[in-house]
Amino acid sequence: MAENNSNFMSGVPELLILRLVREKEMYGYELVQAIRERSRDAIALGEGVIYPVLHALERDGALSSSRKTVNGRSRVYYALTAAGAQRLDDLAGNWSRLTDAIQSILVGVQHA
Amino acid sequence: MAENNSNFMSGVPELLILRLVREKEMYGYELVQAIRERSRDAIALGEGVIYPVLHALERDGALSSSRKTVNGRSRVYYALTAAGAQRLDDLAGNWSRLTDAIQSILVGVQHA
DNA sequence: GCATGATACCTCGCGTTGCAAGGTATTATT
DNA sequence: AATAATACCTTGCAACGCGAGGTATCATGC
Repeated sequence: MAENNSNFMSGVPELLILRLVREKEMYGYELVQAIRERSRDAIALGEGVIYPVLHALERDGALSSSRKTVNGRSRVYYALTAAGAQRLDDLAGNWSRLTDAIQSILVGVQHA
Repeated sequence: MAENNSNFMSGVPELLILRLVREKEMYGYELVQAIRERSRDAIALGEGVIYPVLHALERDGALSSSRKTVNGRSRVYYALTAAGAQRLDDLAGNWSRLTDAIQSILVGVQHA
């Protein structure tokens, strides 16, 4: 009964967060802006998306958090764990397979 | 209050259906299998997804339907309308922009 | 000194959506 | 006669994304 549900298109915010955090520790507010900037405004995930995902990823052991004060600003930095790296690989693989499949339908490739 | 909501990742079943129907008239049961086959089992949308989407697309004027009997089988064939072709172009464009944006984050492209 | 805006965190509640599950009917196969 | 395949359909749930709102701190402008 505790199976992995979720629909076939979900999990992209999770994927993006894990990928960004892989490069360096980041905090929520920073991730919101990083996603917006790196996607040139094509993707604009708000805090209502980011924070809950961060909490879930930490709960699942994919991220670890540490509160730090920088420039008089208190921030919660998240770092990728080994389990998180594994999860990132899985999600990236799924995403790649999914987009390939969709692409092959969109371009009308010859279907054996 | 009757605005267009929906989240940034949705609408892929719609896109796939419109794209397939563009090539030739198709019926629901056929679409279920076509998506499964053309995606080599990467995407398996069931009838619980396909039929409601077909009804919505027809209601919105993107598809037109006609009941036909072929080989003693009664089927509801759907054809793309001009409005549907427009909608397909829009969705395909959005999808392309979205996947490009995600890809640029995943590969860690240099961000100005 | 006070207001405004940026930074930084958080949660509640809603609407869509995808989907499994169930249901009907007809035709083909065994 | 029974089973499987074809073909249509709807109901109800869960999860996800997200807007909206709330708190607090710090910097800036007037």
